[in-house]
Parts: sequence; structure tokens; C-alpha cells
Amino acid sequence: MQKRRHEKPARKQVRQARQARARNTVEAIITASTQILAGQGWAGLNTNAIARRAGVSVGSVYEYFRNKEAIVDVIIDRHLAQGEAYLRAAADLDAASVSLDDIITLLVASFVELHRHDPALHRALSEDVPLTISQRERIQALRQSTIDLLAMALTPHAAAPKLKATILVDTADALTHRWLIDDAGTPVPPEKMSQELGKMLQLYVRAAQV
Amino acid sequence: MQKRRHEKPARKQVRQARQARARNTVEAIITASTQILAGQGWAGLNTNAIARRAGVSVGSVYEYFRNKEAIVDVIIDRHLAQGEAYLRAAADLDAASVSLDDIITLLVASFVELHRHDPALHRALSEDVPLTISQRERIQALRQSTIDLLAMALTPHAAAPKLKATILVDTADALTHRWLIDDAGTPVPPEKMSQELGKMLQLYVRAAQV
DNA sequence: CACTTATCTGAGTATTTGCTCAATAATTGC
DNA sequence: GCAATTATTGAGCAAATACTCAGATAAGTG
Repeated sequence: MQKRRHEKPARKQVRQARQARARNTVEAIITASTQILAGQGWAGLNTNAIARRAGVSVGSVYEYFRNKEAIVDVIIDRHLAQGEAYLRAAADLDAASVSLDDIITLLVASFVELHRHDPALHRALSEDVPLTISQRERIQALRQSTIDLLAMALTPHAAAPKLKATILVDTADALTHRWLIDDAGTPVPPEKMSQELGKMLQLYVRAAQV
Repeated sequence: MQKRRHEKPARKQVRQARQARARNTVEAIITASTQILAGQGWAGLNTNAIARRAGVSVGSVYEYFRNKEAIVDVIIDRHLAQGEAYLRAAADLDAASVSLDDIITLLVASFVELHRHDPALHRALSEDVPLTISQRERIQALRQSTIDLLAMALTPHAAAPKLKATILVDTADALTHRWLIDDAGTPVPPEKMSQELGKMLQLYVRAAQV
């Protein structure tokens, strides 16, 4: 049944969990879905399997979630919140007191840390689950905030900080992604790789622009 | 029906197209599938839609392809062949006569070129279609060949050529991917980005190692 | 307890979709 | 022309799966 043909007819209301028992049910559903996503990916995520794994009936799933996508929505929400937390922590640093070295080290370390936690889930969410437009927008906004914050931090140290910040963030994100999540075939260990990544970014930021 | 539960029972043989009419049918099926993949992605690719778009009946589809995945297999095959062609062309260059500048310029230009051609299909194949193990292996092999070839080219110019080649290839691939395929939200134009990418890779390769 | 509200159940419905097969048509070889 | 081979058709089967609903059970309230 995969897709509703002509847009959802605005079905019935979902219930808000009031009692503790119900909140447990909701959490069980989310946990089960997360595990299935990490283990079998989007293709393995079906409502019957979710209910079975959560130890509840399908009816309960639809009591608290409008549809399958709504469950994933919550999972993505919680996942993005982690990235936003890292960003808030970095924003609290005193810009004047950190060196260029520190900035880049923190950048690389943050991305590595983010990707190291539950790589299977991260992979499923970023490469498997079909994201809605608003989910994509939220990810894009997080990226842009990171770039903006980094650009501010770079301003005392380098020319063209916005451009450089874009390159730095995209490179750090794309490469940690590839090394920690995507493949299984890097002959070089990830620590060595992220060390090289830091070195490369350093050289790039320090270089005089053309 | 999505998935056969207990491994394919080794069904009936697929037919080999002998007459010109049949070869047209096969091509029409592949073309239709490619278009659907590029336009609607994996989720929109179903056998009835393929048959309709190709102007043939479902029966014909299964006359020449064991199942839906077999069609995608051919598409991926042809797509990878392009990458392999680039690699062969690069391998024909005289190693002694090219400068470090040329090597990196060619690397970046090749990746840009590869990703610019039919980005929608590229995206569907690399982020949407669930790849089989052997398909992943083939991609991995192509990546490794590229790294090996680049490492050889770098040997006269830099220390630790294998490590550097790995970084270069992964960076070029991941970033062109992101800029040309993934998003739609880069405020900086792709040409500028690839120029910066080339600059960064140059600096990295030229730097004395620690 | 009696009553109301919240929660849960799971067999069943509606739909999608991969794929088959018996019948029909076109092409080729003689 | 006439078989044999190759090609095509499309209704329909079987399985998967998102989601519903009528009724059972538990919890809160007086």
C-alpha cells in the first residue's frame, strides 16, 4: 500500500498519551522502530513488525501515530536534536580565546563524534529513509547554522570566511560520513583519516587566497 | 510483494533477445526504468509502470529479466562502465609528463564531469536504490583502482602517496557528490566550489608530512 | 461500587505490486 | 505456403502491508 494516491483524506485524530502506561507504549514503539531502522533499514520497517517488536498491537501504533512516517518523524527529530546540541555547545565558546587550531580540531572532533554514535541508525536516516521536504529543510538549516557560526569564528583568522567555512563544513561532514558510515573498505584506520582531514583543512584555511 | 521470503526458488529461464524486435523491447524496458528511476526514484519503480512506460506488457518484462532488480542491475552496469572509461583514459596518460597541477586538475574535472551527467539518475542509483553486495563490491573496486592509479601518479611528487591518494579521491568524490547531486542549497556556485576543492587538494599534497 | 475515560487488541479490509501462464501474434527457415 | 521458433499479451493470482474498527480491559473518580 506504500502510498496514498490522492493525498491523505485527513483521517482520525491521534491520541495524546496521558497515563504512564500509554507513554511506555509510545516509547516502546519508537524504540522498536529505531532498532528496526538501524538493523534492517527502511525496507524492513513495516507497521506489523514494529508492533510485534514493541510488544503491542498494531492498533496501539495507530492510536498514537497518524502513520508510519510520523514515527520516523519523531526519530529524526530526536536525532537532529543531538546535532543542534553540539552546535549550541560550540556557540558558547569565547570566540576571542580560541585559536585557529582549536577551531578546526573542534570541528573535526564534533563531526567524528556525531557520526560515531549509532552509525547504523545514522546511515538509515541519511541514506535510506525518504525524507520529507520539511525534514530536508531542517537538515539544511542545521548545516547553514554550522557554517555561519564557523564563518564568524574564522573572521579574525582568514579572508573569505563564508566561503572557507562552507568548504570546511561540507568536507568534514562528507568525509566523516564516508569513513565512519558508508563503507567498510578503507584500508587506513579512521583516526588516521580524521587526522589527515584536520591537516588538510588547516592548510586550506591558512593559505593566502588567490 | 516486495521480497521473496526464503530466497528465490530458481524460477524459469529468461529469454535471450534474438530478433531485432525483441532487442527493441529490451531497450525500451531499460530506458523506461532509467527514466522512472531518475524521475520518481526507487519507490516509483514498479513493474507495471515500467511496462506501461515502455509500451510493452508486463509479460515481456519478465521474458527478458528475472525480476525487477535485474533491470536495475543492467542500469548500474552501464553507469559504472562510464566511470571505468574515465579511469582507463586517465591510465593512458604518460605518468612522467604530467605535473602535479595537471593530475589534480584532471582528478577534480573528472569527478565533476561524472557527476554532472544525469544527476537525478546518479542520485537515485547512489542514494536510493538498495544495492546488492556484488554491486557494492564493484563500486568499491572502482574506487580502489582510482586510488591506486592516483597513488602511482603521485609517487614522484609526494611522500605517503597511498594515503594521500585515498584522501584526494574520497574528498573529490564526496564533495562533488554533495554539491552537484545532493542538495539545492549551496549559495556558492559549483564552479567556485570545485575551484576551491582543487586548491585545497593541491595544498594538501604539497605539504611536508609530519 | 458504579461510571467514565483511557488504553489496548488483533482479526479483518483495502490496496498495492511482483510475477505467472495460457493464448495469440509475428518472424524465420524450409 | 507451412511448420517451428520467437515474441507479446494482459487478466489475474498470491503475497505483502498500511490501516480500521468494534469490542475487551484497565485506570481514574465519586
